[in-house]
Amino acid sequence: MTPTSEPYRDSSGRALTDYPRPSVAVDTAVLTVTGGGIAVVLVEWEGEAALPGTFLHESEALADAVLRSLREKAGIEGLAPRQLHVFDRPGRDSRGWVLSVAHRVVVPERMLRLDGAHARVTPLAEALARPLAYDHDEIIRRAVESLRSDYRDSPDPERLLAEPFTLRELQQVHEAVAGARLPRDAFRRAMEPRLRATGELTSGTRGKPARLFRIPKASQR
Amino acid sequence: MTPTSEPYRDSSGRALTDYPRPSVAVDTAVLTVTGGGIAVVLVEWEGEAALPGTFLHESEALADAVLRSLREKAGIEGLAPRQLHVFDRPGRDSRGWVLSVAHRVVVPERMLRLDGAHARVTPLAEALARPLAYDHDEIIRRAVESLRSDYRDSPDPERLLAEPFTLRELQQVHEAVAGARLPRDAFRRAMEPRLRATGELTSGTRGKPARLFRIPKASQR
DNA sequence: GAAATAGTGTCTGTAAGACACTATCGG
DNA sequence: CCGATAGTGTCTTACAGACACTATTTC
Repeated sequence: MTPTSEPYRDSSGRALTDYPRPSVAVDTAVLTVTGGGIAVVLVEWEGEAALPGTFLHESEALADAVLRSLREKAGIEGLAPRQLHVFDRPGRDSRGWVLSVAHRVVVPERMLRLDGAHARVTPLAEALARPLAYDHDEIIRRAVESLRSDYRDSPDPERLLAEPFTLRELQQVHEAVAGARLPRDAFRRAMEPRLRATGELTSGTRGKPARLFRIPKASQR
Repeated sequence: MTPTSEPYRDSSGRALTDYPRPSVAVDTAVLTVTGGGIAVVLVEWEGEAALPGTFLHESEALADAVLRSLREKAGIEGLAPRQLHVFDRPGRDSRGWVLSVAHRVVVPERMLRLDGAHARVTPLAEALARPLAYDHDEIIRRAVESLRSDYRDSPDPERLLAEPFTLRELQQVHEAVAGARLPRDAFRRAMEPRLRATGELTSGTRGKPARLFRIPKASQR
């Protein structure tokens, strides 16, 4: 417990660690699109459904704690967590003074490798219908709202779709995220200028072959 | 140091306080409109310009810490802090492991009672041009972006203007927030349906007397 | 040929900006 | 009357939704 360098002292001669500090947790809504709708990863925690989370380790960045908890609980790698909100209501955690920093992560279904039986991909409506630990339903609602906002005016910003894809496939992903049907022609007109055609066509499908597209870097955001 | 009730123990028999925890600070961008533009309150802190902030006290809510710091440093009361972001980069604070939760507060200029000489209302451009402590320029940018977004489609949501007001006065506030001129007729058409006319007119002013308006509760958001 | 899907053209209603005009005050 | 500000009407343009039509494949 010997400090490596002389620690900071305030005007009362006390270090920061002499004052009370909260425990800081991260809780993450892992969202994906499956079966025509949004789904969220739930884990079992003390008999209740909950979002995967963990306590922040020493000098660890919040995003790193999120990635660590997902690696341990769901075998997920290489994502970009987005901060949503800090939940700080005193008494929200019976274990003590705990702040929770809510995060959102979006992952294509094909990248999900849920190892344990205690992590399940749950459709959005079902997840919100059941009792969840802490403020986790509120976290899910914020995560979904943020995802829908991102998909409102940009083609597949979270890369849920494998490239190359047809406009129909893109529209189906956007409809799953929005939770609503979108007008086909307006969708095409809005999205096509922001895509790059590969020049190739689908084949073996029913109906007229469709052009294949990729998302150019310039359209990323 | 006697616990009032039996404390929580995890599976290793350790309490939450046996693990390392960060210090948590709040830093607040106090925004107002003055002289036709946005301004922000800066304080002097260790010879540098900075946003007012403080460390979170035990079992205190973040919003309460914000209000406490503003009461102490700027004599401001009765506001609604909005959370913006958690800054967590390890090493950002030389004093140790410190997370900072950035907040935004909006206050009418007439409500600002800056007591000490160490708190100053600084125009936005000037504030961003000078070197600021920590991530405080980033906090100001996020605060301004969030304020502009709020004013985009709602009449004076932060009540910067004293009621009743004329449409011209409302437009001037919105132009100050946006940092740009707005078309007069389009502005009136967009805002008037969301206001309630008092039936009274201005008098003693140059030109045709203007109708006075209030913001109905239904239009609050 | 029928069904299905891709792709395009056209019409219409809405909303915003541009512009101009009328209305009513102080000086 | 003149200048200034308030308030309104109209025209144009852009865009989104609705709708319909053509094109090209599989079965």
